[in-house]
Order: sequence, then C-alpha cells, then structure tokens
Amino acid sequence: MDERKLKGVEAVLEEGSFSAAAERLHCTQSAVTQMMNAVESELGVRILERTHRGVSLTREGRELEVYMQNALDSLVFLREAAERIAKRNEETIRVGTFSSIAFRWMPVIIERYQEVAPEAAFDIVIGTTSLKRKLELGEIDVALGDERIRSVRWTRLFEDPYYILVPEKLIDRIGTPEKQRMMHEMMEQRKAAGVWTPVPDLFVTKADIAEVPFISATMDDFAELNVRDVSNVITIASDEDKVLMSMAARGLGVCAMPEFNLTEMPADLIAVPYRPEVGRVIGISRPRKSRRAVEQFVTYLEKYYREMEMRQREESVIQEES
Amino acid sequence: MDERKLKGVEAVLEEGSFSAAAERLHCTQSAVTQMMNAVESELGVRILERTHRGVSLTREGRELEVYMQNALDSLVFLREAAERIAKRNEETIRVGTFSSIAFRWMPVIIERYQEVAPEAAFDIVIGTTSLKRKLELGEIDVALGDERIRSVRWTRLFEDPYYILVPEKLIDRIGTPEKQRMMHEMMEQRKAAGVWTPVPDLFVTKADIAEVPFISATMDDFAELNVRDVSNVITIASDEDKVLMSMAARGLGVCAMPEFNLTEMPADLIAVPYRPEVGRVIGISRPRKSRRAVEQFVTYLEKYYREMEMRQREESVIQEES
DNA sequence: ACGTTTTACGAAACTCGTAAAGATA
DNA sequence: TATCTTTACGAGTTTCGTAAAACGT
Repeated sequence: MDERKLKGVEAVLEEGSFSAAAERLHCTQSAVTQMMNAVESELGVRILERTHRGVSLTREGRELEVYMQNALDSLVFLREAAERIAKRNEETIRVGTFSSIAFRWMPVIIERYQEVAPEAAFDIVIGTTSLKRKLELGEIDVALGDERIRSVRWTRLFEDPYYILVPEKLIDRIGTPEKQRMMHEMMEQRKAAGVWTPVPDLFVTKADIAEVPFISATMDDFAELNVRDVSNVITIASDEDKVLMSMAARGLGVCAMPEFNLTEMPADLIAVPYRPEVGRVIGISRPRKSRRAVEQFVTYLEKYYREMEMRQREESVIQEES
Repeated sequence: MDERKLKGVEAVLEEGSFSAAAERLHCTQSAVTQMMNAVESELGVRILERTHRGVSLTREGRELEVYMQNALDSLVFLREAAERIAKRNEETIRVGTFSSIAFRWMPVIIERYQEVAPEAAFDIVIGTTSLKRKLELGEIDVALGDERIRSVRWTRLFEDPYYILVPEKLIDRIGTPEKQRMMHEMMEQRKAAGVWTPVPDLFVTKADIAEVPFISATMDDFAELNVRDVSNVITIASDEDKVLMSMAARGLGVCAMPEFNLTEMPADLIAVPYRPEVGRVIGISRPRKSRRAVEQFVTYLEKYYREMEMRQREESVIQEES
C-alpha cells in the first residue's frame, strides 16, 4: 500500500465516482478501477460500494477509513520531510577553505551573498592540502584558497599581495636608513591612530630582511618561493597566522603575510609591502560539473571581485593623476 | 514508499548490514541493495552511510528516521486492521430466513453452534421470497426455510407438521362430538397447566374444519395446498404468525401453523394435528460453493437434526411398545 | 584473500492506457 | 441511450535473483 493507492482511494471517496477521481488524478478511469481492485485485493476486504449513482464506503471501508487516512498522512509527512531535506541539501554549498579564510572572509561573503540568494546555506569545511582530495571525493562542492588546492576547474578571484610584518624592535636592522625612518613613522601612526595607512614608496626586498630572523609556518608558499635561501629561518609548525604574528610582535623576527590576513594584526606590528611584488592567487576550485546553487555562488564571487578590482584600478589611476 | 521498503530500511538499520538484513527479509543481498537505492532515490535523500564495517544512518537519515517509523507503523496498523476485518468476514455466516425462524429458532441454533465454533458470527437477514435472489446475488451465504426458497444446493433438515389452531368458542363446530370432548379436555388442561400436551388419536381433517372460517396468511403454502377450496377463508396480509394466532384466539376462525411456530401460542388456543399429515420441509439452501465456515455450519445443522429425528423415532417406538 | 556492496542482465510481476463489453437508469 | 464500471490485452516499468565486479581491510 503506497501513497498513490491511498490518494486514489481518497480521490474516489471525495469525488464520489471512479471517473471523477480519474480526472482529478490525471489518469484513465480504467486505471482507477484497477487501482481500487488492487487496493481491495491487497487489503483482502471490499471497501467500496459501487452503484450506478456513485461510489460509497462499505461497512468494512468505514472501519478502515481512519487507518487509511493515517497511513496516507504519515506517508505524505515522510515525503514532504524528505523533500525539505533534499531542497536544503540542494541549496547548501559545502565550502572547503583555510582556517584564515574561513574566519576572516567567509562571514563577509556569506552575509553579502545572502542578500542575493537568501535561501543559500553553507557548510564550511576547514582544511589545507586535504581540500583537493575532499573536492575530488565530492565531500565539498568548492574549495576556496590559493593555487595549492587548484583542481579540475579553477576560477581566479584576486591576487593577494604579501607584506612583511615588522616589529618595532627590528626596524633598525632592516633596509636603508630612509626606509627605517619611514617605518618608524608608520609605527608611530599605528600606535597613535590604531589604524594602519600605507606609505607610498615604502617596501622591503629580500636583501632588506636578510639580517633578521624570518618566521615561517610550515606549508608557507611565500617562504617556499621567496626566502628559502635566507639563512635565519624560524619554522613554526602551525597554519594559524595569529601564532606567527604574535611571534613577530614579540620581536623574534619578521614574517610574511598576505594582505588579506592583516585585519587582525597586533598593534605593535607594521606591514610593509614586499618587492618584487608577489602574491598568492586566491580562487575557487570545483568539479567539472556542479549544482546550480554552487555555480550561482561562484559566479557571484567572480563578478564581485572583478568589480572590486576595477574599482581599485580606477582609484589608483585617480591617485596617480593627483 | 510501501511497507516492504520501510521494513527493509528497518531491517538494515537493526541488523547493521545489507547482507544480514537480506537474511532476515528472506531475499538476496542484491535485492536489499537495490531496494535501499530505490528508497533513497524515491526520497531524494541519501539516508544510509555504507562502510565496509556496516551501515549507519546519515544525518539526513536520522532526521527522516521518525517519519519512516511512523509511516511503517501506520501501514502495519492498516494492514492488521484489514486482516482482522477480513478474518471476521470470513467467519461471519450471513443467514437469510423467515422472521419466525429468525426469532424462534436462530437464537437457539446460534447458542448451540457457539459451543462447537466459538469464533462463528452471524448476520441474520429477514426475508421471504427475496431470499432466493439474495442467495444468488451472494448477499447471504445460506437461506434457511421451507422449499419455497429452495435453490442450487438444498439440505433437508426436518419436516415440520402442521397443526390447526382452535379457539374455545369454535370447538363445538368442529368434527365429531368425541373430538369436541377431547378438544374441550385439552383446553381445560391448557388453561390449568399453561402447558399444552398432545392427546393421542386427536386430529382434525379438512372436513372437520369446513364449517368454520379459515384464517390464512398471504403466501401460506398450507392454505395453498390443503384448504384452497374451502368456502370460508379469511386472508390476512401478514407474514407474522402472531397476527394470525391472535385473530384465531379472538374466535374469528381457525388457522394452520407448523409445530415449529407453536412455542408462543396464546393460552386460549389449542393446537390439533392435521390429517392427512402434511408439513413443510425445513432445509437450507446455499450456492454450489461456500466458504469453510458456511459448510461447517450446515454440516452441524444437518447432523444435529438427523440425531434429533433418530431420538424422536426411538421414543415413538418405546411409546408404541408400552 | 575475505567479507561486503554494487552492477549487469534477464525473467516475472505490476501498472496503466486503449478499446470493447457490461450494467443500470 | 447515456453514463458509469469492468475486463482483455499489450507496452512500458519495476522488482528481484543470479552472477560477476568493485571495494576496503
């Protein structure tokens, strides 16, 4: 006995005839006859009294009516609950990303995206190198991070330039006296205003920081590519950049950090751009084929960052002109 | 979603594996796999987490578990209720019979039969000539009455001899003075003792009652066959023999009544055997094929009345010998 | 290698539409 | 006759068993 048959009985009783029920059920009247015969055969009881002027319940049918109604209701409840869950799953985007992105970026992204797609829900999975495998196993819908997690389909979002984080104690051991002056000035400003404003023409190079210890996290691709040959490297077994920052703030050394991660930089550190400019590329990896909700989310992010980059370019043009 | 599938899910969860569930469900493990796939496909949600060491519910499965349990329960309730009703119907014997038999005989029969088959239930349908049609339409299982309702299969039970019911007022206009004396004597006894005991050698013939009015019901086969040519017939449009008896008791005439119907005869009437002996044959009509319960009932009645007739025959032999 | 699940495939059963037949006012 | 239900039949679908393959320890 399934929902279809019970709905059939319900339709027959409410319409009062097989032909009217057939119309309601969008099938032939013959199918209704056969369905009702099947129901009675399955129950082993004749429940319908067929007359020329309509169909009514037999005594046995009346006795079973409440049981049939209950069964129909519970089957509908089950189906509707499953539909809700399926819809929810359909609209839940499982995002795999680094912990820093998860904490600093995802809340903003989700808040913004809710305005566009209010029904969207997110599952955030934290990971580093495991994300690529999870993506391929279908455990997450998209991976959000740098090129290390690049997989089948890659959508570039923006480039995140690296900065060197310098504690006050080490300023005088970095770069030229002119640079040291500008860094001290920047540090004064930071301590006074709490904010951190970039200074034009201030940057550091590999040579500038060669004399101070470099604090590097394991799996840090900036260190891999840019300072692997410096002598004085302190390697910290942590992916958590706050750990690196507090190490640097204590004056143990300098560290590199993408601009993106600077929002919670301690007040006793300044961030100086690194030259030649190098940045990690932030983008989205996803399988060749994704659900509608996932595609929509990726498209939104792509558009959002394209527009942001254009705004920044316009601003820099204006700055250069002034 | 039907009971089979929900039972399958239940078995899988309780056994913790597809193969163990297959064993419990008496089917192949392949069938279980396919059934579970069908369930998940129908729900649109993956509810089972299959691992090498067993099967468990996914988060979605846990959310749906209570709905599935409810649906399964309500389907089981429906099926069991239907089974109870089917069994009850299977053991309900629909007996069609005359009102007099229904009131006088059926209660005794049912009471006796319950001792043999306690599960037996009866539906009594009152009718006269309509019983034959009802039997042929399957509305009743057996018809119990005289030969007028004889149909496909007829089982004779016993012969019910006719008596002539005589009120005190008319005794002196019936038969010979000797018979009149015996009738007066019988009437005294009846008035005194309340009971009515037969008197040997007392009977009446057609000629004996020719001088008094004969009260006949419509459809009365005794009247049809035996006194249709007497001049003074009062026809009463009633099948209810109590009506006839009270008419006779008031002295309007005599009437004929099968012995079987005499149990509630008014105290101011006596019943005198009619000669030549004539009686209606009481038996059972039923279709060529009946349910087990019906056959059992008919067999019981047949046996019961065969034994009763044998007892009566033995008694009459003893009486003759004494 | 072993135990478990999945897949391919074919036979049997089920479902339903078409069309004809039955039944009833 | 007109309307409603039942029945016969055939095409499409579902179900399930056999057997082989895939998968994880």
